Amino acid sequence: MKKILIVEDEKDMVTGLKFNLEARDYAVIAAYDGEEGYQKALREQPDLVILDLMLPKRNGYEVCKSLKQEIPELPIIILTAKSQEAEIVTGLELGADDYITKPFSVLELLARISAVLRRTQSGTRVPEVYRSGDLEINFRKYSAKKKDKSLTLSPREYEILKYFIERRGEIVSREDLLNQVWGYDSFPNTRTVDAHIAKLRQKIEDKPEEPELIITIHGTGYKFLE
Amino acid sequence: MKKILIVEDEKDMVTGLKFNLEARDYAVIAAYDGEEGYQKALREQPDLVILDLMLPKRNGYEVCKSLKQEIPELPIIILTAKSQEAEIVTGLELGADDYITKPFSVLELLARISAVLRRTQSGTRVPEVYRSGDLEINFRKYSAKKKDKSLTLSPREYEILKYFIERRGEIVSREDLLNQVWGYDSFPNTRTVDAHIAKLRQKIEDKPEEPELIITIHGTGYKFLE
DNA sequence: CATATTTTTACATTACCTTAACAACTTTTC
DNA sequence: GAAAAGTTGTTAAGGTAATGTAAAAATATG
Repeated sequence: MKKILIVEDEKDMVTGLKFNLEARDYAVIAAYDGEEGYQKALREQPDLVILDLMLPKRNGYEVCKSLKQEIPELPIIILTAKSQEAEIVTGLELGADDYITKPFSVLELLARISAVLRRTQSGTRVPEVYRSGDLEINFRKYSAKKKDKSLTLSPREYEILKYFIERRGEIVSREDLLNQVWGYDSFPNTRTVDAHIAKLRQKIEDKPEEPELIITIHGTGYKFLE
Repeated sequence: MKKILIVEDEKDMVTGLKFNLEARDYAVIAAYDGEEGYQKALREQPDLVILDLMLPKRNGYEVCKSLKQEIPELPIIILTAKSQEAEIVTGLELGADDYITKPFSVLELLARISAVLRRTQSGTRVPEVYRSGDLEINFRKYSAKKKDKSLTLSPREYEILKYFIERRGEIVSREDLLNQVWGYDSFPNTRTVDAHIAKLRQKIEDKPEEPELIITIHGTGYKFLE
């Protein structure tokens, strides 16, 4: 589970964000001024920091700059009021990964968070062309081959595969897939995932009835091997 | 490793961009006014230039124009303040490959950079005469043949084909086509593209109803094969 | 003004996604 | 170990959005 640190002095904002993020299965910790934020980022090792620019004690710029010096790979999303847009540039100059202006939609923030996490986290970036055994998938050209025969995959199938390959070897729940591939704003039921997995298996497995690439973890989800 | 030249007079901005780009494994050099930028672009042979429009000594337009004359294939991304959006068109007319308005997210800029680099790197030049199977297109004489029978293509059809052939094997979205073939300053709707594709297919495909040259990628765009 | 070309529109068609239904399989319970 | 409960595999049907297509409207060309 990913840990997110919110550095923000408006308590209501923290409460709201915390509620939403925890609902999406993030572990959330908060700090209410710049100094506390800086300390907590170092001590608690969050996976991502959401940082307001206007803060007591040490302002957001300073915190951002210091943090990037201490932990360059720690992703930071800057939160700022609309009127301060000019200041964003400065924030980005200091090494922030993305920004979002208040008022913002929770969905948008969630999208940015997962985009930033995907980029920076899981070291296994998906290569442009993924090859394994007799399977070859080109995510840029949207083309795929199995034993030199070309496959026709739908956009969603490419996205599912991409997500699996990002997390190869790890267990991926149906909810993960729905959230990350489908997005937080659409709510199909989890059986939809199964239906897609079935189709995918028929396309990429040697024997779909005994899958070797997409393995079922009963009661939990799926796992992509290789 | 790709070399990027930043031409920008705000030192903080340069520092921030440099920090972020170097973190992503680009080699970064900087110039702080138009004249210096122009000189460095010629001397240092970067793979891409990020160019602010507001510059001392020589403004961005001038630099862009001159550079495109000297090194037409050098990709340029224009950086501009939001209020100057009208000026973007001018920039694009002068040969810039893309633009981004301040304030921007680093992720967005990175995405543009790699998109532009990919476009220009893989720049498989379009030959004067393109032949494939029983299709032959002469882009200089504006003539075309299919199985030795001559075809009548309209100017726009030639341009679309040229663009497809430049990017054969790659996915081309309707927006790409509108931007690159029609230009950034005209705004027909995306269905116009479909209409042209339909006509093209009827002219160049053996069986227009089962196209083998211009393939549809559902939800994404088209792909030209061979 | 006549013609060719481009764009839009409207309707037909297709691909894809989702769901539902039932079969097969796992795990739990007794 | 058998039955029950829960999960997953699988397929087909229906809905929806994207695309194909032809013809009309608009625009450009000479």
